[in-house]
Amino acid sequence: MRYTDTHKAETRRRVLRVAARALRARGPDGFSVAEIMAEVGLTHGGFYAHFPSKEALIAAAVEEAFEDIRRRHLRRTAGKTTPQALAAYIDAYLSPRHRDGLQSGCPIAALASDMPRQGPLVRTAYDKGAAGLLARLEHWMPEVEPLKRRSLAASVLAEMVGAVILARAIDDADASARLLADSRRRMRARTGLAAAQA
Amino acid sequence: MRYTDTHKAETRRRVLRVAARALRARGPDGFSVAEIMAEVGLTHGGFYAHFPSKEALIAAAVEEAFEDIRRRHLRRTAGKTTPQALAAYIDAYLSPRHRDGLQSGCPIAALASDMPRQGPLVRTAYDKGAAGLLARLEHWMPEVEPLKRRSLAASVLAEMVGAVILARAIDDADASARLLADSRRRMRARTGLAAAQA
DNA sequence: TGTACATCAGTGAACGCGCGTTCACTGATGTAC
DNA sequence: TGTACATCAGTGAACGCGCGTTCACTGATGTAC
Repeated sequence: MRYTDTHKAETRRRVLRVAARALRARGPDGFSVAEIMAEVGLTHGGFYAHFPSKEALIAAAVEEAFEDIRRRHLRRTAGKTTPQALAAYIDAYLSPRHRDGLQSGCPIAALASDMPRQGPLVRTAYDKGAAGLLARLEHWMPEVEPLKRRSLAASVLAEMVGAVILARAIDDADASARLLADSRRRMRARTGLAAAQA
Repeated sequence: MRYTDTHKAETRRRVLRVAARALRARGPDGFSVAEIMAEVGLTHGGFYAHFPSKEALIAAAVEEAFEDIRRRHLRRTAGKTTPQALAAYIDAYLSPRHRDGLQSGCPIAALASDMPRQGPLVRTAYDKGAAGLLARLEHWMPEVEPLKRRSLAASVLAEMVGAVILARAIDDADASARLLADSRRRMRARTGLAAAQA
């Protein structure tokens, strides 16, 4: 073979990474197969050696996006205690940086209103990713009673997702920043953390 | 003229109403001009006598959707007190009916993650609608201090939007129902209302 | 009162474009003998 | 050691389709004279 053993798998990964960013930034209908391949440095014809369809790419890109933010969070919280990790998560989630960085942000917030319009392949991937994220969040909650723990985690996620989505959707910069700051304060309080610094 | 004086304006309204439903149900890229016109009972060629472009239709349909839910809420709460109206709003927003009825539901929740991808025309319409809704919500809040009042209203909206969007996005029916019920209870508590019945 | 003309919402064919997908081909390298 | 063949990631032209948009036309009715 004129390529390394791992060459094809590496190409697939590069396609996936580019797609996971485009998907979050522009939505499922906002990018074309040809665009993704061009950004990877290939021509569109080669795409079907890696994925059976655009829908399959989207589903895989959803998984990749969830993996991406999981890695990102792990890197940011290595060696920290549970409350510290939770605080870091909340602060990062409700930061202007996250609001403005759609392409590398949480896929739940980026794709939420696209989901009712997607096929089963994509929905399943999203569901799995969301369930995983929720399970992690649950582990960080101060509640001890399991049912309440789960409910608190779901509620915290709902409010953070809503705040980021609204902050992204509205044009008024002041209102957007206030929404995030208020939400950050409230989330810290509800999860038993000290008030946010700054 | 072979048509009534108001005929053209009426046709425009019918197009708008159909579009406002399709937009919420399937998103800006999820419907075509021809589909809308066919549903109204006309051919696609006539569309441009009413709107200069599909984008203009989308922007107008966003306005129409906000008007739609405002009328709906007014109808539901005629003659009620402020706390009763607020309770009705919260209960309706976080109901399975609203979760499942995208096409006639709140455009904020239906279109939130589409907004970062839209042009200025559509974004402006969304912004205006959201600001109006927020102002109404603010009036119903128990807080007296204006700044806190505004912040509470924004936070309540964020959490409700997040809860509905998540409830729509996930496939697990139990988790979805629980999310809505928990959220309803919390929203009532945060806005100084008695616990929800049932 | 009757005839010619103007009006205008709506029709339907056509255009150009972008997109997802297919497919015959390329060309570099490994393998068989 | 050299030659013929197999492999396979990637190329690029082509196809079919749906969509937004344009435009010459229709046909019913009102208006001018």
